[in-house]
Amino acid sequence: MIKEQLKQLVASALTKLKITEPDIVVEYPLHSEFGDYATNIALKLSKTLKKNPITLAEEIVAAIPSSPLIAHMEVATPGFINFTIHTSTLIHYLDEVKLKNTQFGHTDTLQKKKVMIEYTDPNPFKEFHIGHLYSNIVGESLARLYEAIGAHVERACYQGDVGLHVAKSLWGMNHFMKEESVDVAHLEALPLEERVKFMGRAYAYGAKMYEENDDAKHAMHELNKKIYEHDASIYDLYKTGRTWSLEYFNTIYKKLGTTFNHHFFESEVGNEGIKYVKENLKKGIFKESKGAIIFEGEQYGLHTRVFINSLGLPTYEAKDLALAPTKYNTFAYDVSIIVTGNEINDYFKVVLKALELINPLLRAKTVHLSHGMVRLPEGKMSSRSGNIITGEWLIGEATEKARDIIKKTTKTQLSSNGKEHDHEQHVLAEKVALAAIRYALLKNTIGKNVEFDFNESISFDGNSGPYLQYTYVRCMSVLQKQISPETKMSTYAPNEEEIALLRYIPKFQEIILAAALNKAPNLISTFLFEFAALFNLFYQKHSILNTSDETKTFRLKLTAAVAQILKNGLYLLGIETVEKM
RNA sequence: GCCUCUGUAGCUUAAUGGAUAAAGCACUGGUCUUCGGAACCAGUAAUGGGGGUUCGAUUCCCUCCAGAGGCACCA
Repeated sequence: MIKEQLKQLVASALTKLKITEPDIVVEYPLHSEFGDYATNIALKLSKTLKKNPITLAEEIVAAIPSSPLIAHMEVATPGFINFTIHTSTLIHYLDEVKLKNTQFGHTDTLQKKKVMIEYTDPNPFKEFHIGHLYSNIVGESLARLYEAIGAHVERACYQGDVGLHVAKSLWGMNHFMKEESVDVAHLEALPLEERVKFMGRAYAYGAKMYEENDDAKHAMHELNKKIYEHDASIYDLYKTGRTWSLEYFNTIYKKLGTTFNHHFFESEVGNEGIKYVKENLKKGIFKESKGAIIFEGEQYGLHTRVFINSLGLPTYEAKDLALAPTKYNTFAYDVSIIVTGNEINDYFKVVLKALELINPLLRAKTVHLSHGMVRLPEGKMSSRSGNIITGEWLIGEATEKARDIIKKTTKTQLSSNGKEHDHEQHVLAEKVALAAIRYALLKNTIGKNVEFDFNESISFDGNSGPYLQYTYVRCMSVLQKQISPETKMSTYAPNEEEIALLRYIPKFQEIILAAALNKAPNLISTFLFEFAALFNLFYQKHSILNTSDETKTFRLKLTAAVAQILKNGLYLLGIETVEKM
């Protein structure tokens, strides 16, 4: 990596000057007239060394060993050292990218380290809402980023198939079945989608009655206990509803292109959770209070939470606690990342504190990464009030919008016609729609809340997923007319727009590394957008095919490199490229 | 009430303590005898208020204001 090589050059210069500084930062300057890379090392050191930063920078520049990498070095006020990379070095990278090199940009930085990523985590008996979609998109991108830097990643999904929400839903199902005189067989005959809607409605009603009616609330507590105990009076309905939900979720995962290595269920870790908590009750980590077993977080600046309730049932806390060793036993991870919404940040701090006291080693391997909540303009999204956006609704709306645009685009020619054509168009529209949705969520910093408005948020032009797909299509369209030659470039003097593109190529690898280590997919989005914009500018100003042979060779190679980097980069965001759109 | 997070152009957002705060949308004006116009170029416009630390603060600290989330027997 150029960045690393520059760091080493600076390091050797410092050694020569007898300066020790372990932390050398090489960054990308804000403006291209400041060169390709820059370091603030002289500014940092000037205070401790009591030297004028400019003088110091000049000394460092003089001490940097000569390298074929660097074309030009410059000291700029207030004391930056700017590096300009040799164009021949940049051109050399063109031969590395090549079309179909899906590995370009990857490194083995993590050397097969085992990383488990838990994400999506929808709850059976409830809807798959936009928050789950967000979690899925973030988690999948993270998984791909870690794979790109050499980790062995396993994907996990943790689903809440027991707990009070299930009792609420089952109570509601019983209520509606009675009221509407339908039985399970009746429901079974309905399409999956209808059955899931029925459960969603049941949950909303159960949750409402739980708040409003004490008898109903009591009945749900009883039902909850029965579910845990596999009581015959409810178990069949429970099993059936659970199966419907899981089937439904599978159709969504398929659409989203996520394949989980592990499915964990709350029902599987409940008993383990109780055991775990009770063992540690004796050690004084937990405390009995009002018939429940609690963890007092106040002594650590947190708050108290119930791990086993007064009915003797494990809460989410106990189950989450037991989940860590359960995961570890199936996959002995080095790092365990859990992706959730940020509304449970404080909750998670408590659980992780308890885990730290019980199993500090596992705690040290665990990272909680929270994404922001998706907020609707009208206010909070809540499955209790029914004021929610489901993942499917969003994908459906976006697909319709994409299809409208495709229909207007005269250039789009699909290979088939008739019914097959409709299908092909739908598949294409869905890919574009998913690109728009994914990009909209991943272009921002993870962790901040997202204000969601369909027309504003799901964009198809400008800084958007479809814009990147479109740029790829443009490249491929050119390359379809004439393939990129294998000949190596030796002497070619690139123009301004070409240099701008060239300098982004070695950056790609560096950005992937930074994005993975910082768990920041938005670095990839920003990089790809800037890169694609540079290509479109180049494309606008210069002809690729109508030029001299040498120039054409270079430009075809450049176009192939751009296409491949866009493809590889979009993959990291979970976005598929298309050949036509 | 207590704890946590967030306040950047009209809107949605970028910016490992660094240089002239970067984009998209919207608006205004422009490009093109299209290698695919979901394109390209230009213009207007911003760090919530007040202190502090620092050579340097959108970034760190304090305070005020505004919004969001959370505060035992939900997940």
